[in-house]
Amino acid sequence: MEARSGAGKQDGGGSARTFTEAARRAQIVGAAIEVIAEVGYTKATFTRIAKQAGLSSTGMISYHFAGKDDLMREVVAEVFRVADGYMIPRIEAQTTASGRLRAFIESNIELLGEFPKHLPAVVEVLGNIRSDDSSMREFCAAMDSLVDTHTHLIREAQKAGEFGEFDPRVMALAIRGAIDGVVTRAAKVPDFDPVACGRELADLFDRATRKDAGKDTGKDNR
Amino acid sequence: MEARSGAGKQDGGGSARTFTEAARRAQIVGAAIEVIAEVGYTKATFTRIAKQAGLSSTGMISYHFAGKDDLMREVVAEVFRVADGYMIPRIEAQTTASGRLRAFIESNIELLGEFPKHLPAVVEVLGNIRSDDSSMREFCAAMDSLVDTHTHLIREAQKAGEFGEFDPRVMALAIRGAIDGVVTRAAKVPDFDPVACGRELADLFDRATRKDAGKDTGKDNR
Amino acid sequence: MEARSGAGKQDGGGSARTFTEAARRAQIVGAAIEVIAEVGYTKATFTRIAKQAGLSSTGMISYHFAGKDDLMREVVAEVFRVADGYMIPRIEAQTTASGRLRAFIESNIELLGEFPKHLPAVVEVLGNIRSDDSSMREFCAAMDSLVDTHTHLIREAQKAGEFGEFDPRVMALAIRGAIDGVVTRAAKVPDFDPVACGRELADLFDRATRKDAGKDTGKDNR
Amino acid sequence: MEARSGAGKQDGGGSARTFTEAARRAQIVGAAIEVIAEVGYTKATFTRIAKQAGLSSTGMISYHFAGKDDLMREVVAEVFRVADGYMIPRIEAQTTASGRLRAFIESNIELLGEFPKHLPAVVEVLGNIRSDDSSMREFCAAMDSLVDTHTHLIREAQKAGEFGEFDPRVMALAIRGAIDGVVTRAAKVPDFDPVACGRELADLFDRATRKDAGKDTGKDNR
DNA sequence: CATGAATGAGGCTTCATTCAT
DNA sequence: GATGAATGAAGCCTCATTCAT
Repeated sequence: MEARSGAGKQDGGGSARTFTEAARRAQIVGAAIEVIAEVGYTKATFTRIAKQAGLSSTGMISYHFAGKDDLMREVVAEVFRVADGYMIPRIEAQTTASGRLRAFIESNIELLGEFPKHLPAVVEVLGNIRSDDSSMREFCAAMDSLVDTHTHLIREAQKAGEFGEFDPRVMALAIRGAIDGVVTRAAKVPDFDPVACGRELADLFDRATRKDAGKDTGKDNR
Repeated sequence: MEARSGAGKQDGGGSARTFTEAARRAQIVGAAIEVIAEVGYTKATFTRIAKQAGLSSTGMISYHFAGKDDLMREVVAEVFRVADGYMIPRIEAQTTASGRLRAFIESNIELLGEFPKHLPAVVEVLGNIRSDDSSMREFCAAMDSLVDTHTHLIREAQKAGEFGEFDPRVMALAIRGAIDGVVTRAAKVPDFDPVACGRELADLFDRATRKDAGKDTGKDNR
Repeated sequence: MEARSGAGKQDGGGSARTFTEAARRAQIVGAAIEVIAEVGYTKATFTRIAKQAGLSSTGMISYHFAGKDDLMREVVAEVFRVADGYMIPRIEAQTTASGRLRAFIESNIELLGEFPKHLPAVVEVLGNIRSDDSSMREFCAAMDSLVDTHTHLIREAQKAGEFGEFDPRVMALAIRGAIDGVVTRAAKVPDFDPVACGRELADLFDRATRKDAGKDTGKDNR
Repeated sequence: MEARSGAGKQDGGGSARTFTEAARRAQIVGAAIEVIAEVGYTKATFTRIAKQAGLSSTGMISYHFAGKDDLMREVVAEVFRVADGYMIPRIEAQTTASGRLRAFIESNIELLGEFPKHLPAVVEVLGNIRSDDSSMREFCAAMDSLVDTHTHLIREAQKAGEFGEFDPRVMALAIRGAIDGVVTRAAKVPDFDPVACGRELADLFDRATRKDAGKDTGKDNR
């Protein structure tokens, strides 16, 4: 889960990025995250984002970003950057597969406490992008490879005897989907507790992946 | 999971819905489902939907539906209608809570075999609708109440001793999210097997909800 | 010099063109010709063209044409169509190369009498297009092949002994350029007489291409 | 064909033009010539010109020129300055009207060898300017007067018995147009030979203006 | 009922120009 | 003098919607 740096500002020469420019870009990306999380991808127009950022016109956004795709790329990259910074240390501190899985889920959900708009925004963006959108292909590939990575890690844990027997791909998809579901739906209730919710979700998948979960897996109720 | 009938055609007189009219509406809704599943909510314009339906103009759609929101409502309602018809008998055939949960998950995923576009379309629509979209208010409320219903059923099963101890709300969200994740991502792989995948997912949540899942829930890695 | 039919209206199905639609397109193309001839290619915006055509918005133009390139293609095609209709019969009525050359030049200039805006418009368009504009490549190629055709005809006339010795390519370019020059500059003077001007220009190139034009071609003044 | 000095930098005080300022202006004008010749008038934006000039921002251009018109005026003036320096000595070295005409045409085309971008650029600019562009009024008048001057010289040569009988205005326009045509089209072929081409074109107009060009001017095909 | 042309709002983008630093 | 960020006016285009036929 590395951060992928975006392109931006049709860079035909070797113009380095100024400090001020970087600040403006960050400001716009931040405004975009807010707006996307609040009104959804479809209605997150440059007009709305500009207003949120306190800019006078949409031209400003086009001035700093090569296009809407570019801005969206930066939005995703920024969220990944933040998420990486928060999650990776917590994950790497674990030595067991189940520990890492729990750290992954919990730290991901906990992010909603510090950055309530980041994950909802990225779920919106990634849910509204098609892999045939040319400029977004890289991101879709990155997302897919992330699921692939999880699938691989799960499979390793199974071989090592840490996890039980189940389809690692479905498990990876379920984890991803469950997190997204919580991010999208639960985050907007008033008394949402990220820590408790993360622990619950981690518990859930801990039970679902555990090795000694009994031998009669659902044979009785079909 | 009942079907909610849509509004459609500003009914100012006493005009009942004719057969032709109903057929046209069904045709348009079907085309909309196809298009939404294929190109996504954002790009599912009236033009594209009309083309898919073999209609010569978008005026036809506006004539039969009060607006885009109305059409989308009908899309969701239609998918629910189909899903209800397929899922409810299978769920009600079960007598245990875990049996019903399994039937719910499996029959839901199996729908992808018979109606590959229906669920992806509804996920797209529901992911792109806000509760503050005026006419969508009561619709989103219905969606939320669905999760509430599941939450309630889970809680009952816990009281009855069928399920273990966990937050029923998080579980409901996780189930919903995991299914959506599988629907969205797995539906586009070529060799997708709905039955096998549904069983895997049902197994997963069976383990996650089971009562005797061991008592040492991940205490070692926190 | 055949007319090339344009594309227009993103035609993904088999939708034939309606009579009304064809009329609107013709109206818009006519307005575009007027505007381009009057204010030049650069300032011939959709807004101006719509106003000239009596349309309420620029959206109307985009509705009937796939884009600005498409409209420009139609403009050129329309002018070619008119020019072909007028010029080809007059050219083909001639049996000698010099007769055809004269008929070509005269009929071309005479067009300014009946359609004063057509040729200036097309000169504007073709002068503001680059061959790397993708969608205009075909037209540039057509223009180039037109000069090539002239070059070829001149060469044949030379072989047949009808024309004197000179570089046919330069001659073709000079004819093209001279006509364009007259079209652009002379057409806007009030007392412009197309017939007389055409005859003068034809005389000029008749002298320039004639076989027995003396043997000491400019050797004395270099 | 005299150079007309441009306006530039709203001069409200008594500030003379410094050396640095002049150098900057020349640098920008040179870059503009390159860009215009390469991408055409329409796409020759300040951004592109600034990049070509190695400038970091377009503000630099606006600072040194009163506006785009002003820059374009300077571009034309600069090309005229160069052209005058090259052509005038060669023209004045001739004593006959036909010699001067030949020298004019040949030296003009030969300029393409030394300054391949200058003439194409000026043709682009002059083709995209209207006399009603406010600040361009007197500039276009100067251009017209140039053709008038040629017309006048031709008429004098006719009175002196050096040239045959023909409409001097049409001849002047044809020469101008033919040169522009060669400049525009021939300049982009790889193996273009300016000297040979100029001689050919001069030969052409030598034959067209000569006195004893035979008396039966195309009487057979009218 | 159906058609398809017309509308008008709104979206993204580009551009010349201005201004604080 | 120079820089580069900001501005605001157009420009082209798409879309849902309306309306005469």
